Amino acid sequence: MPKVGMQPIRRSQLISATLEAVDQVGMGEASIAYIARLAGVSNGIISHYFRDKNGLLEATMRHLMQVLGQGVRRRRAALKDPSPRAHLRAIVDGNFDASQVSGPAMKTWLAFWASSMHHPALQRLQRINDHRLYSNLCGEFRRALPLADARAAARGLAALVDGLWLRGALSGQAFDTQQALRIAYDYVDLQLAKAG
Amino acid sequence: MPKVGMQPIRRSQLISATLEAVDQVGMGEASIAYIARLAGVSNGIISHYFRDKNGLLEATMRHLMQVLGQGVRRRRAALKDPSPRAHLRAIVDGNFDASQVSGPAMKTWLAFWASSMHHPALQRLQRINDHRLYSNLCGEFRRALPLADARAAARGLAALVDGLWLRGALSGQAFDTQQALRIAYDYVDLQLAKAG
Amino acid sequence: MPKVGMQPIRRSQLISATLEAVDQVGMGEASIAYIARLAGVSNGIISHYFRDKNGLLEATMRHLMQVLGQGVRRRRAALKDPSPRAHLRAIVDGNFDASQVSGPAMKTWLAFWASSMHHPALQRLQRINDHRLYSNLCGEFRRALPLADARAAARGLAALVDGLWLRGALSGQAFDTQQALRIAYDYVDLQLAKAG
Amino acid sequence: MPKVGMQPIRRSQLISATLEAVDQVGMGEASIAYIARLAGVSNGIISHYFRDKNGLLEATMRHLMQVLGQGVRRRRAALKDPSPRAHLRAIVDGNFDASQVSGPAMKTWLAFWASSMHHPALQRLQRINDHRLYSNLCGEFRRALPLADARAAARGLAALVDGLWLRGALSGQAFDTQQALRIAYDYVDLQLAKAG
DNA sequence: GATGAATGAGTGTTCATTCAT
DNA sequence: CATGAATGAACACTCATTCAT
Repeated sequence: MPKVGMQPIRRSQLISATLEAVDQVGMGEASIAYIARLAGVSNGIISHYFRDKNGLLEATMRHLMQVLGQGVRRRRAALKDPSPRAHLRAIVDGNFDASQVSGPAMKTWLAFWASSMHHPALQRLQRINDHRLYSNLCGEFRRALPLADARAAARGLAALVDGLWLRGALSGQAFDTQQALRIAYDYVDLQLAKAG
Repeated sequence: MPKVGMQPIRRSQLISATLEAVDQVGMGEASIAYIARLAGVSNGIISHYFRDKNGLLEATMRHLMQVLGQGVRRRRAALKDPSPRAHLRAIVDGNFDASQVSGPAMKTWLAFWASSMHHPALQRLQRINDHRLYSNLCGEFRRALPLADARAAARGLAALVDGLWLRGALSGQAFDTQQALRIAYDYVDLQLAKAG
Repeated sequence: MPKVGMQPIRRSQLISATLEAVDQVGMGEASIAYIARLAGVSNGIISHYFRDKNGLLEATMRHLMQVLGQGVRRRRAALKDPSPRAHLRAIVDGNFDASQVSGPAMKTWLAFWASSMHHPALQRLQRINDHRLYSNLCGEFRRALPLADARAAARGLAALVDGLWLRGALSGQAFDTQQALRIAYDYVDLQLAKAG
Repeated sequence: MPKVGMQPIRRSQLISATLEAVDQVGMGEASIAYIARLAGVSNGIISHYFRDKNGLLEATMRHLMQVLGQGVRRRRAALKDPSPRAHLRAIVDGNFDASQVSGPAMKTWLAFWASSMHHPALQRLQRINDHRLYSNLCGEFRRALPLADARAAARGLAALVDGLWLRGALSGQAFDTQQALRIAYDYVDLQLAKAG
């Protein structure tokens, strides 16, 4: 049943199917046929909307990044306390948002990271994402610490967040958000304590 | 010309070729034909030594884990200072050993992690590895801290080490080992300082 | 915005795009999408005007034949010298008209010839064309030679013209019209000389 | 039933199947699956022996050229009369050999010619072939005529031979070899008569 | 009159695996 | 021990065609 103006609908429909597919069988086995079947459309439609499979994967990764970015921004905008500590906690919170620590999200991010090692287009996206976390953190630490300390703290906290996330993803158990937050908040406080 | 005792030689030859292949083209494109060509042997021989492709991948991951484990053990055995701090630093050092932060090693680990989400055999290996790092760290922190603190510190340090490693791997630049060590040592000291 | 009387315009627009497409990428790769893009119209419109792809190809071949036929007729009508020799030269000239020895024309004719071996509709057209050249030549030779000689001369000259054209097309260089004309004119004179 | 040393057997088997397929359905429809089915082998084997479809087509065209070249050489070697006229007739004969004027051969040559317009590898082969006919003819004409005349005669005869062959191929009827030979021999004699 | 969304069969190609030699 | 011939399913992608709008 062809219609006009289907583009945004189909695109998000296919991106959702891609996330689902990567969650279910992994990126290597998430074939176009599999994704199309999940989306309930024909194989050919994917080329119609995303040129080729890489186009679809790229769009999917971009979508994940947007969701993450929005989660962080929303939390920071809602802050009443403008202190660096509050902002840093909000950034950390955003990275451990329920949307990011679900099984599917973790599997998909991990798959994209591995893929990005050999796909320049994904690599570019992934570095933008990495850099965004670092510079967000660095900006806040800078308000409390000298530049060198701020940079080291930002690098450390970014690594800690990613590492907690990664180990959670690989653990095979439900992500223990409270535990992760406690460890990350502790790091924030230890670093900020260097200020005075 | 059949020879006797070829098994260990062939096996390590094929594991090396697998690492090389994953480094060059990624796990998705590292076909048996590609690996066999790198190793200079015929396609068929892989089933002979490793049942099938998964067998080869599993053996390769096991090999990586052994190298990592040996690096850590060697460093700890060579310590003159038996303090928890020295041991923790040795463990950290082992994880940032040159063999672990090279391009090929990082690409391969990352690929295995992503794969492990959908391959139980790899997942089992990977969890053993994760747990080993945590329990090594926890054992040392325990000598200086109460149990709860030791556990949190071990979880944090394990995550920090993995996170530093991960962000280094994804950065696309040569791994800055000095920087990573500085951040991790700092974390060790901050945690041990809680001992009073 | 629908218009009336678009049919002839659209048809010739699509035929031109087909010639261009066959010239650029060959008949095998000249997909409907490619042709439609060249013509600046939607895919679907082709079925509207030409039933299907074969209909478009057939119409395109018919168009080429018309151009060729007109070129020959025009030259013969313009003759002041009504001799067989003059007419034969005019027919030859028409077959080496600039419109026929251009890269696109040669590629397209060749493609149609090859296709005609397996498409009855094209085959029919192509035989009409072949026969027209032969009977034009035969009619003129007949004015100077006995029937058997006229037929042989017409067959020879038709073959020579097609052969010169074919070898020119395949040579990969610009068509050397002067050389082709010299060789064909020479054949005309050698045959007419048999008249005594 | 895998065997060793199958390469030459399989290669010629697949080339034969390709000729048969092009004859039956044309080059455009001669898919790998179709060819493989004709040969009674699996699809995959074609990549095994010819890298890809183009490799198979190229090998097939090379085969056709070899058969043609051998036919001509054989006839010339068997000549008792060493005159240019005899050699020229032998070359002509070779080009109208039964192997060249059969339906399959004509369809295949025509398909290759059309394809060569857009496939450099085939184009190269085709030009070698064209040039070989011309230079064979030119070499013989040169023994009886001044250079300029010899060149023109060779160009004319090559075109005439190709043209007779082409029109025969497109006629849809069995090739009339006697008629073609008569016309070509006539041309040979008319050109040689210019010698004085 | 014209669009472009949608299909589904078909393409060339790759691949892990098997097995006779 | 080791080869490489062979398979057949799976892959991403293309395409002519249909049809609601």
